[in-house]
Amino acid sequence: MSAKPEVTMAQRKRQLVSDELTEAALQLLALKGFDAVTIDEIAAAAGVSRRTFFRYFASKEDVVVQFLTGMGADIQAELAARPVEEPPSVALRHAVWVPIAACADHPGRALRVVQLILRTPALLARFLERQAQWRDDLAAVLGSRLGLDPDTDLYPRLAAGMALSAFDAVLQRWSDSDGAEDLADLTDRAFAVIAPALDAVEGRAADAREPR
Amino acid sequence: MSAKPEVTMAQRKRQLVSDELTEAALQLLALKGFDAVTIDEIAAAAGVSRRTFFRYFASKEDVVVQFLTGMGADIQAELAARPVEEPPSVALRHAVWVPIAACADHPGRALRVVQLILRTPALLARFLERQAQWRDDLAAVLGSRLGLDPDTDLYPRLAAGMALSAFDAVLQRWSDSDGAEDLADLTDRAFAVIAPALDAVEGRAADAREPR
DNA sequence: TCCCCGGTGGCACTCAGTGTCAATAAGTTG
DNA sequence: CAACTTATTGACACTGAGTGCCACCGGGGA
Repeated sequence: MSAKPEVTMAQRKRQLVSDELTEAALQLLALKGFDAVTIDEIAAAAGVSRRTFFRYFASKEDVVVQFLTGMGADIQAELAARPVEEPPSVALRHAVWVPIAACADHPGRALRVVQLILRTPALLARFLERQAQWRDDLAAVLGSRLGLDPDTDLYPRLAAGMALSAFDAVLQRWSDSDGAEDLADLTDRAFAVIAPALDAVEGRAADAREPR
Repeated sequence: MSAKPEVTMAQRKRQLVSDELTEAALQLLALKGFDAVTIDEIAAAAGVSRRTFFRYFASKEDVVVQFLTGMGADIQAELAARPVEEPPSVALRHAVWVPIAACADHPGRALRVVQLILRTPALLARFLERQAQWRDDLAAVLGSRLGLDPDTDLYPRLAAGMALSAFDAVLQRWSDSDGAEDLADLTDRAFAVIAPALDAVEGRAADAREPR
């Protein structure tokens, strides 16, 4: 009514079309499999033209990638928000828990999407590429938390990599068990395994830093 | 002359065409960038038809993927060949060292390929997808070495993931430094970071295994 | 009212990837 | 030597991905 939010009215139709497309795509992909769905089908199901699909997504894979992109920012934000006195293993566990908690909140829908991604080579590849970006971002945050330069010390990148390995292992087990295993329990157990390396501060300075 | 090797004469023409194609592709890709090279160009440079290219490789990406595929088997074989009494951190370091040593042997060529892969999103994605397969294979070998079931214990998969994170970090640093950093030194430092988790046998049984 | 502008659909084009078929070369058997 | 078999290849056709271009529509402001 009053004061225009300045990002108003017309923009939300755009968001609506995007949601429509994402919904239609995820529905069809999970149902028929990645290769069996054409972009014409997705566009038709969302009620737009094929050309319009490409104004929102760069490719069929991109629908899923965009669905995941927000996660990286969330993990990074959570890590940055954790108190600096928290040991890396605890801070990283909380950070990685953010997207996992999102899965735990919508088990049905999330499980279908996770299984689609993990079982479709093209999507798995894109998912892992995304994670490589997350790893770099997390390494930067970790570096500033600990006062280490990610371009000099190997620790930040490796710690981020270990945390994401744990993330992958959890999702893998959850997917393979069709959602039967408990996400919180899996996460705790996975981080228990990697924690000795994440928190081995005494060894870090001597072993991982450039000698001299 | 005598005894036909049974994998004879005609087969090596096939190998020759494959090599020709791989060579032409890597040359063009490194020179012009991934997207700027069409398959017609590659085929023409190798002196065959476009259709023939697809009889050897499933896609442009597949040229690089096949170039990498052997590595996974090599890592796995080396891990299986390490003495069982060797701690996981040492055995995994030797296993991961195999492909890194190959890079160290041909620094010029290897660096060009590594940089091409790490800097081309589509190739990075495929590379990481390959690694996911390596991770599963290494987890299986690790499991049998330690008498752990990879479908019950999280440790084998996580240990393999950590080792491959180290592998990635080493390649990344090597690539970013244009080959200036020493591969052996990087590898040792990376494994020094993750070793505390790989060798924390005492904590493993209590923390990572299914409770009870 | 007229104009400007973001979003859209339609069209045409390049390139990736696949199936099919006919021609060729090489190796085999009589 | 001739007929036959098998593998490899080039040529053609076709579907689908992805992109550039342009004309069209609807709303908001001068």
